[in-house]
Amino acid sequence: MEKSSNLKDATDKPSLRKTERSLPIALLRARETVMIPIRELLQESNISEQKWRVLRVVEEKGALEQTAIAEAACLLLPSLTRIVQSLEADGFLTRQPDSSDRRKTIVEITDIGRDLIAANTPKSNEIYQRLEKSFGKKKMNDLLDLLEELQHLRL
Amino acid sequence: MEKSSNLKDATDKPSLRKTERSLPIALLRARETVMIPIRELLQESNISEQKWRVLRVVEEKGALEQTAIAEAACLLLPSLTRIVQSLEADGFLTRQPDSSDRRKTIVEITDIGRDLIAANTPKSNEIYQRLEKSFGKKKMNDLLDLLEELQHLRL
DNA sequence: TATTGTTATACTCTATAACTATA
DNA sequence: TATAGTTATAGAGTATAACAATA
Repeated sequence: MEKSSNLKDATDKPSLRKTERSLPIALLRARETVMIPIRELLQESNISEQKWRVLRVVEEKGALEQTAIAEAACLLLPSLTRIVQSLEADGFLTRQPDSSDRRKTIVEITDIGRDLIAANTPKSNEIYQRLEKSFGKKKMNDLLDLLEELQHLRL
Repeated sequence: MEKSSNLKDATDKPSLRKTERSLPIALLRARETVMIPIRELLQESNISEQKWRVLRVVEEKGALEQTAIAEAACLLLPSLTRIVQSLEADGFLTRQPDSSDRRKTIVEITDIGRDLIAANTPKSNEIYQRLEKSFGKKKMNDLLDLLEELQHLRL
């Protein structure tokens, strides 16, 4: 018996959306597509996706406490603790206690960290341009606008 | 010294996009936002995100070989092997060798598996409607259209 | 008492390679 | 030789709880 899993069937049971119209699945699949060339790039620098995200967040936002980094990099605090310790050991960033609230650890990027980002920037921009070319500049911007709005929603 | 990390600076070094305009990061953050209520839902059924994706793919596409499931559920084959074995042990799906090519294992959902999906469908649809309401129906559909196209791009 | 971050833990997923069976 | 899937393994992330230091 053929049946569409996207519509109510004869017995009128409600059914789930097709996986292509499931937002979490669509976001994940789209991300997998985009990540393929980026994973190649990061492998050359021998740096994980997570470390790369942390480094970019810290570069972008300047001196930052760890809770804020975890939020921005989509990582849990225990995961972040390990990653930041590893990045500090490699000299990519520094940690120092906040002078006004000594529970906090303030993280900053170092010149070595900035160099790592700079070293990957040309190829990263190349990938971005290739993506813009095959997907379309307008669609790309529309998508980024929608994602930016969605990521700030609090449901 | 203040500087925008999104534009070339005075020394004309090329720089990276802001993380909000990085497609992989924006996709991930948006997904985290959307997953918050869904994680609650899945925890009640005591099923992992990955198992849920596999179950939905198998329900949607019918009898399917594992390589195709891995692709559709964004999982590596070794991860899928374990997940499918676990879902089979719990009675949610069956495995049988393909009669025309016995290297392949064909996976199908069982009634118990369908029941699990059905049990979660009302709350899942509720979450979806809440999301549509706060994000907007048109934006939601535009976003899904863009993601659908992006996930099928081959860079 | 609440918050920030660390440590401990058990579990899961990732990534790769080696292997089996089949084509 | 190539493909489909399994197994093994090391490493990393997830998720939770317990803990220390500070507020």
